[in-house]
Amino acid sequence: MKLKKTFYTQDVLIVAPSLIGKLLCRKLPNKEILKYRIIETEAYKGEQDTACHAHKGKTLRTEVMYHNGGCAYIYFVYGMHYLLNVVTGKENEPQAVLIRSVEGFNGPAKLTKAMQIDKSLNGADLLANQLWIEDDGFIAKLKASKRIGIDYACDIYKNIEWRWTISN
DNA sequence: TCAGTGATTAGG
DNA sequence: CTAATCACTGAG
Repeated sequence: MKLKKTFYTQDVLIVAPSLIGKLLCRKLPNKEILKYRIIETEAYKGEQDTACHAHKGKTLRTEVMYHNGGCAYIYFVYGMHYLLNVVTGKENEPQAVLIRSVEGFNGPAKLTKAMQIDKSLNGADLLANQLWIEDDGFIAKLKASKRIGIDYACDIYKNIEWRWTISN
């Protein structure tokens, strides 16, 4: 069953681990539907989190993170890769879950490429029919660890264990 | 280890 | 306008 609005408006530290084992679903422009199980996520929480894009305040790029939970935050990095995030929490609480990998594709940029996710889906409603997440009852065993690729953050946020992987 | 690649951002 | 930076990947 498709995840509802009330799921996404919870705090990112609840949503990020809960997304492990869920199905990321995408309807392609040619109507084909793809579903992949999420196996790795990371939480980015608020302006105080120095690893979070929103830590310098609201800009054109981070504006979507300030929305009410339940939409997609997609951005372009390193001149070639799109990354997919799920916006969580309430309005004006900049939070998002980075979907780092799904079953079959290890790496956040590989899954966006495989699922044809790009900037046109930035801000997309996850309750609509282009991009959404389903719960099929799968129970995942979780493992927490440090987030990847955020050396620029301060020690506290660099070392905090806000990355979750599956350990079934 | 390191280059590729271009949007985004702060600063003049 | 300029220049630095970057939540990555793949090749060596």
